Amino acid sequence: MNTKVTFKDVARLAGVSTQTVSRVTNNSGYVNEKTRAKVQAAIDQLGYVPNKNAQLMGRKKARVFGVITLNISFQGASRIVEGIRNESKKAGYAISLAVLDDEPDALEHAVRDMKSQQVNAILINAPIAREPAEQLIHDHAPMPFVFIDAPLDAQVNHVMADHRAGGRMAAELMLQQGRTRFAFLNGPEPSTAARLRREAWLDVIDKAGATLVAEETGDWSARSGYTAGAALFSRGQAFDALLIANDQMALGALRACREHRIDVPRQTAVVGFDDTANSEFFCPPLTTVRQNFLEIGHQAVTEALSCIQHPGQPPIKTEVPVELIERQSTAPIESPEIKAARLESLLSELKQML
Amino acid sequence: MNTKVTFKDVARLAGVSTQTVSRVTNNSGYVNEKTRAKVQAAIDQLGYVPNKNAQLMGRKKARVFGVITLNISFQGASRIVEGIRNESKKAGYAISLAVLDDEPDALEHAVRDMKSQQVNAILINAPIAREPAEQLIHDHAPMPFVFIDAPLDAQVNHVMADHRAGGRMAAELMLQQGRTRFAFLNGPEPSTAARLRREAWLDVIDKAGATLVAEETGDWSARSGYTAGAALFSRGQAFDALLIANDQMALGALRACREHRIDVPRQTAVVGFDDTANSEFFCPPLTTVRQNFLEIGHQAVTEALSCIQHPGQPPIKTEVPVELIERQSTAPIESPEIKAARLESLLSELKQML
DNA sequence: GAATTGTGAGCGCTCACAATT
DNA sequence: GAATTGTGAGCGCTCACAATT
Repeated sequence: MNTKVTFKDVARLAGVSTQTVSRVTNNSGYVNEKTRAKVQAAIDQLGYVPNKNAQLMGRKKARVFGVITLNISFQGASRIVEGIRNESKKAGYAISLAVLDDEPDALEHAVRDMKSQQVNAILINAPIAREPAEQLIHDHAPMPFVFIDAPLDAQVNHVMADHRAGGRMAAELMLQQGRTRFAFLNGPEPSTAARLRREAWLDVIDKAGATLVAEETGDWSARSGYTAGAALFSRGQAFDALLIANDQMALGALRACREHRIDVPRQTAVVGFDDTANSEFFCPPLTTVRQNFLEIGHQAVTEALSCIQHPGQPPIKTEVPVELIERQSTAPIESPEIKAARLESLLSELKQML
Repeated sequence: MNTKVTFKDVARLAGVSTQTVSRVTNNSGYVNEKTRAKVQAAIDQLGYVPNKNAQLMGRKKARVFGVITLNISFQGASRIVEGIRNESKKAGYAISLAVLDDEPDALEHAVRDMKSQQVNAILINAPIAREPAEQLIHDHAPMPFVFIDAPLDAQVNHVMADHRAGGRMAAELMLQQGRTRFAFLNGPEPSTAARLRREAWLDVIDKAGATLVAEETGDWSARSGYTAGAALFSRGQAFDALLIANDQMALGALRACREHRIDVPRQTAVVGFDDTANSEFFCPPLTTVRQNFLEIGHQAVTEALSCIQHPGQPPIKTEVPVELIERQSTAPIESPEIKAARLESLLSELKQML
């Protein structure tokens, strides 16, 4: 109830030593049931809450993970954090969250901040190149690091969705459905995930002898997808398959399709990546590659725990499987059924109007 | 570079007292330039980072705000946190973030956790009823609390968007455009924001003598908007205006419109609430009421600071203005121009197919 | 010896103050 | 007296250990 209640106040009121209070709040050691009740009553009466800073100082091991993430308003990021949170909790670890802003050295600042909180490991969900990632673990050794969007060849602990398999699935579906002329809408340069997806797309269509007609790059946002989509169409080079590096950009691109009177999937089929909670409500509902974000967070924690238990072990690399989710933004090219259905639909709309 | 470097190590290496190290790391007090350089060199060489827990223990005032929020994957929530973060930083406060899960007593746990971190104030962005809110501030007095979705009549510090004005704007736009038969898609019960929006809608259409044909309730998600939208249409009672409590549910409802062959805005106009980054890419682009989430976070911090400076002051209530954003999901009813444009569009599509 | 409780030191800092140039 | 540096106590806990029943 009052300001600044410490365990001394509780001990005094309960008539015991401070150590006994500590034993009660931590549920540890032998405490007589009567003593426990007395202490608990004092705690309740005073509204005592242990000072976590003091606890962490006194204790040997802190049991906190530092989580550094880019903008949590991107859908996947917050789910990954959720996965990390759940799994950390099970292992008895708390998490401390830092969100990167746009300032230079934001990552370095965040890492130092985490160290200052005496975290046991640092999990980073933000794009990073090989050299900075390796530099980071060198500079801050023996702090364990786990990365979620780092290059495959970096000598660091790493967990990510199987972007290559996902990219392949997307491109292969298009080929199976008779598409031959492709356009790409890529994710931003620094992201390894974006690069791997593009490489997989390219690999599949190259082997099949299909054509890459044009490509653009966005920043993951719907707006950038809209702009990039519009740019693709205004070149006037026809394509019948549009592969997009995430669903949010796909949302923007679908609007661009509408405005350019491109029928999806009849003229151009569209596949995204992620499967956000909203993707099945797009217009049309989006075919996409589902990432298991919770599982990615889960695996990141598993790697961190392993690093703590076995210091000095070689880097761990985990790939989390992905899944192709087929919806209405893709369809076999020009099938007579589709054509008939569309005609019927248009005619019924016309009838309503006249 | 090494594990567990403390300021003693730095002091020894630099040949100064620990107090001098403290003065350097905190940029405070008089320190000779040469001494500062020597200490800084030792810090760099050892890779020293001050232990934040120890700092907070030693210091008088902690300067941390506790932020408790529901699911950050909801778009607005993460922007509010961003606003709080920015503004706290300016005032020299750090923030500690807790995300509520679905467990019972999640809020009470989170509050205790914040207290254990010795925060100076607690900001809560989660729906709460009057009694629990007042109970909270009573139980934990004199800890300052600021609420972001609490009832207007609760005697608590409070900041929120002007939901009533926003609701009115949405309904009035519909009336101006000749709509007379309304349906509502409400937000979940515990949310004061949801309730205020509905009341404002109802107030406007009642005064205008328009009809509330039907209403449904969702949980803010696109899926619930889809389900609720489908339920509204399957009743078979026609309406020409659909007011929806947030944009994400509107996304789902728009899909329901498509599947039920309801043309938006011709047959039914749709207005959402929030204006997320994605809303202008919906199909059709969504008319909505823009909340200034950053400003809400900003004001919450302002209130918290005021509480700290003037303990015991009466509750502060802040309303943040909203703005109506008109896009293509609304239009004057049945204007001849729209009809002509649509006809033309349909005919051109038909021509392409034949 | 098991159950129960208490004692003293220490965690890594900052504070107020004293001491030196 | 201003600039600069150091000293001792204290923040609120937990640890290892001792002491008691």
